[in-house]
Amino acid sequence: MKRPTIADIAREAGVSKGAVSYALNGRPGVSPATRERILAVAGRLNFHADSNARALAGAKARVVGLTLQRPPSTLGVEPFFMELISGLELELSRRSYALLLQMTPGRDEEVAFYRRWLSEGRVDGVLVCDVRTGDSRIAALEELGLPAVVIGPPDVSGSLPSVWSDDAQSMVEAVEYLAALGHRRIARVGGIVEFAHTAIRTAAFTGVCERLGLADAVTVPADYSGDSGARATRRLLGAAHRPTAVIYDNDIMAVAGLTVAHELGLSVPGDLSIVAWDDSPICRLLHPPLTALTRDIGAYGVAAAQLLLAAIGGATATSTHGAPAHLSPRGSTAGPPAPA
Amino acid sequence: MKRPTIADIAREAGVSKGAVSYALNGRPGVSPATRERILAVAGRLNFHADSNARALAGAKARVVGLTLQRPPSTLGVEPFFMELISGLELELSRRSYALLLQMTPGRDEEVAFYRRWLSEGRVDGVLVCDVRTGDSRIAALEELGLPAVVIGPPDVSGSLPSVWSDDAQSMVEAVEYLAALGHRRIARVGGIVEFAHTAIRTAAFTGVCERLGLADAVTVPADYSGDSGARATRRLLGAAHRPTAVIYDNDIMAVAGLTVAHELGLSVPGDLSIVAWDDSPICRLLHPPLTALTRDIGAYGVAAAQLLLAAIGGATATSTHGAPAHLSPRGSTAGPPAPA
DNA sequence: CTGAAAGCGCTTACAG
DNA sequence: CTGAAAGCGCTTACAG
Repeated sequence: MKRPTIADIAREAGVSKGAVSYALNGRPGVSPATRERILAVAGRLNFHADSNARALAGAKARVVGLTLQRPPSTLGVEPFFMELISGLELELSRRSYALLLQMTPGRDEEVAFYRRWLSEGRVDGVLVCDVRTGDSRIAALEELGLPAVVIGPPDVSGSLPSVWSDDAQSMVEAVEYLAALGHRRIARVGGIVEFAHTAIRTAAFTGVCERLGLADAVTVPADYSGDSGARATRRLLGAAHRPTAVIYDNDIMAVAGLTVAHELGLSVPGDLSIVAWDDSPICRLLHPPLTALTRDIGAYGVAAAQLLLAAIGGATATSTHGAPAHLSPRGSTAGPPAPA
Repeated sequence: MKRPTIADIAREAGVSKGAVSYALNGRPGVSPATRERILAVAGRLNFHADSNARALAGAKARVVGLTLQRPPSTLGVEPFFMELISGLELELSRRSYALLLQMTPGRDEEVAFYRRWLSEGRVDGVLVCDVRTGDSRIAALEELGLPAVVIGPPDVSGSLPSVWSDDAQSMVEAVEYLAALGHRRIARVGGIVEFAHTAIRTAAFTGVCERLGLADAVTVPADYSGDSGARATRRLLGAAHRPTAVIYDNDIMAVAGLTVAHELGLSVPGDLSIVAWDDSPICRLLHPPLTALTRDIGAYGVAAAQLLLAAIGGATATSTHGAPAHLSPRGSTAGPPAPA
């Protein structure tokens, strides 16, 4: 059978097409009895309105877009994005929205997709990840007037609503924990320097170490890849006054750090304590299991989808704070080695 | 400025809307000079045709759909899907197609989305993953007449074209390699039993072990999660005649297996050799780095997208064989321990 | 509360 | 090679 249209339903229910549209969209203009009859027919025919016709006639497309930069192969390894997408879809599906996913080589191409999606009428709004300070995408979106939500710190999201949590607070928790264990030389292997949340973490790390009077609180920049994490770790552990604890900005680099420590004959946590930001199943599987900063990334996705749908609906959405990552102490952290 | 339409372009170029459409779509019916003038105007206005109007008027929607079952948290950890999606998008973007991503609780819901997408005119075709023997989605898609490509073994893809490689050959390579090192007791921790490719691997494993006269060639079923891999490994290593080598159906379970071996005081590869199917950055980061069966998953994505676009274009696409996974020997494999 | 009609922005036969 | 027109399947004022 051909795909049924509202005309078919109107005929079967003995009403006009307009009435069918009102009934289907839950609008006033049809009596309860008529509405019920129409919905019954639509249900029996398993009717779904053509989304192209709907969007063309002025309704929403019911699609939101997500662009992701294809980085040097770290994307597939970090669970972050898949967990985020899971959360997004949980909320989007509930509201009958679909997700358009687009990988791009860089930020300029992301903006080009925003423009194109808007011109093509493909999406009602977009989600923005991996925000940098002065990110060109924010201004472009503000100018385009395309509803958008930033998944990142509010201070770089301009007038766009954002979803993020207080990374500074989590960093303080991690450093204070290590200090309480007795560590005095704590280092950090950081994420991509340009990302706004990296700057926040770095500032918090430096600040708390100063407050606690910890010297040598150095941050070595890296790019989330295992190789970069390994390189940074070798550099730290090869120094004269090597740190007794290292905090990594993602789990992949922490895994690499653990391996480098083993290579160098250092025991973890006996000679070196390790903390990973962003917990993942891998952290729990290692030997020793990694102490990690755990957060519910799926919940970010749910919150971001809610904000975006609200913005699409015309509400002035306000930024949301998720629960900050909290420390999950495991076997990779202990007191520092006794002074030789 | 309002979004320009073909009417605007027609006016500026001094032609009819029909001519603009023909020019934009590279169809005959306009002279080269006119075409060039039209394209120049469209380019200057940064024009992109409204995809809803285009689809409604009978052209393609230029969207393909991918449904992924949300499994017990393994999705985020396995790089497989992100790499697959990267490959898909590489080809789709090249052809101006977008990807609609939908996570679902189960296969029945996947079929419901296929039906709905078709009714709504949202997608021109879909991609199918994680195929089981007698998978209900295949028959449903054949009946719906929605163009589709299976990413899985051809023998379970019905009349749909498929993209997969010869897992049996790769399994033989791995077992023969271990046998050549001297191993006589090789076990396997398998993936989800219902998946078609799991059955193929199991049959190949059993077959080659029989051919080589290896006894105790048992496959312990698991579900790709680290926990299940750890449990299966404990069971294998706790047995009277424990294996000297284990092949894991994914990298997460192999990592868990490595940790269990360490827990039990077994050295890898001294006491136990480990092989992981599906290489990932994590495999290279561990200590020892894991010997793995490596394949180019992104290439599967490219091939699948090509097949699907061909099918959407009306061609009778034929299944494609990707390069089989090949063994990357690393530190986790060596000869078996000398008999006590 | 309901019906008839215009219009969204395209594509595509159909005449010239 | 070009123009005028119908039609895709909806939504939404606008009359009754």
